[in-house]
Order: sequence, then C-alpha cells, then structure tokens
Amino acid sequence: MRDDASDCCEYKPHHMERFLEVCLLLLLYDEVGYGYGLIEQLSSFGFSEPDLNVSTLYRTLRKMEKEGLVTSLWESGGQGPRRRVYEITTSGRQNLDAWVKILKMRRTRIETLVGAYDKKVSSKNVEQ
Amino acid sequence: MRDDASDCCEYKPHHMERFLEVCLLLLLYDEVGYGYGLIEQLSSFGFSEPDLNVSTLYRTLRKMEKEGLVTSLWESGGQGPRRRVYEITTSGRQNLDAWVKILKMRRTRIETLVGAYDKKVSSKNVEQ
DNA sequence: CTAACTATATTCATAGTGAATATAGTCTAT
DNA sequence: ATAGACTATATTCACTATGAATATAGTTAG
Repeated sequence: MRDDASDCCEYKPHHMERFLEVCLLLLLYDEVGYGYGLIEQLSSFGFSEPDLNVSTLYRTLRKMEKEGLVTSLWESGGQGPRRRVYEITTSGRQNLDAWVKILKMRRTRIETLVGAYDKKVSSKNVEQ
Repeated sequence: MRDDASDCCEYKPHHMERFLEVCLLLLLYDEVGYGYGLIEQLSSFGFSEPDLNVSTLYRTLRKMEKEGLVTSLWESGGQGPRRRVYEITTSGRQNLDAWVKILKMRRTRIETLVGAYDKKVSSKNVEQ
C-alpha cells in the first residue's frame, strides 16, 4: 500500500503546475522558437531529458496559441521536416510578467513552509 | 494600473500541487488535529479564507489516511459535533521529509526562472 | 421548536499531466 | 529506389488534483 517515502518520491519534483508554460514564454520572450528546438533550451530550466514530456510540450504550445499568448506559422524553407514556429505576443509578455509575480508568491510560501519545518524539526532534535 | 494580467491572475497563486498536503503533515507533526480546526492553522501558511477549499481539505486528509501517512479516530467526549482527529504516523513524518526536499527543488527552479526573467527583461529595458 | 453553527463527506465538472501511439516528411547508406 | 534512422508535430487514454456546490447530521442558542 505505502512504501514510506518512495510513494512520495515517485512524485516528480519538476512537476509544477504551469511551470512549463512560464518557461516557454520566457524562452520565446525575445526570439522565435519551435517545439522540438525548445526542448534543448528547456534544459536550462532544469528539465532533464526524461523529465520533459514531449506531448505535454506540444499540447502546451497549442493551448498558448489558442489563448493568444503566442502565434505560429509553418516555417517556409529549411532543411528537415517543416516546423511550426512560435512567436510571443504582447499579451504573452504581459502574461509572463503576471506569472513571474505568481511564481514569486509561490517561492515565498515554500520558504515559509520550509522555515517552519526546519524550526519544528530542529527543536524536535534538541528535545531529548 | 494594469489589471495584473487579468487572464492569468484568475489562476490562483495558492494553487500549488500537493502543497496543502505538506502543510497538513507539518501541522500534524507534533500535535493531533482535526479538519475544521486545521483550517485556522493553515492561515499561517498563506491560506486565506476564500483560498482554502473545505472539500479539498477533507478529501486530502482522508487520502492521507488511506496512504498511511496519518491515522484518525473519532473524538470521544467533547462539546459540539464529534470530530475526526488525525495523528501523524512515522511514515507520515518520513513523507514530510521527502516532500520538503522536493519543495526545496521547486524553490530552486523558481529562483532560476525568476533570475533569468529579471536578466532578460532588464537587458531589454536597457536596449534602446 | 427552529435557526444558526460546527463538522465531515460526497458528487460533478474541469485542468494538467505522462505514457503511449499516430502521422508524416527528410536524410543517409546501400 | 528503398529501407531505416531521424526530425517534428499531434492525438488518445488514463489518472491525479482541484473547486464549487451540495449533502448529512449533530449541537447550541433564542
């Protein structure tokens, strides 16, 4: 039924709601990009290869387009299969700004919890 | 000023996957608690009244019990309606330890992204 | 008795995700 | 040319987590 902490650790640390979306907005902030190519760039935000789900990436990009955060068009001439190239919109940049604020709030809340944890656990250790 | 990107801000900042569960484990770390009473205590972790969904709270507690992180029993004699009182287990404490590590990773990833954002946007502002 | 309050629980609908699979064009070696 | 590897995008299925609304029921105050 439960395997102690293993239960929890199967739960992947990178799984943070909407985090991928914000990373994509930032990557597209000042240059266009396409799905497959963005995968490599995402490694700078801690998405290691097995972590990143390709279907999630494409799904997210299409959703962002539907919401008007990016626009896309098929790359005209290039080598290899055609690419759907995404460009950020003004709305997308505003959305990024707002998301960064939310992420800062999340960070604050995590810090509060971690602080309370450290205090509680260390005081627990002092108590014989 | 602007509406803080109204689109995005409908998406509530407190909504962080599994965060409630970790807060509950910490609150129960050294003393028992029951659902309704935990609501007030959760305010110290940034759950303001309208933010906290009561059904989510009870659902989460029952799930935690099913997973062996807490045990519960009905409070014997007291005033008011009977309460289901929860107590953390050893497994629950281990689970909390593991979750705190994950939260630290999340915090690090948020910091990386926020740092990259600040850098990109400020360089954007300097550029004429 | 009735209304307000405390306390717990369940149902319904939705969002986000991962795994697996589908589709299809391009390139390389034979 | 053609088979196989690779690039690139997209969809389906199953599952988890959540919010809103509602249900259930005992307790207390007027």
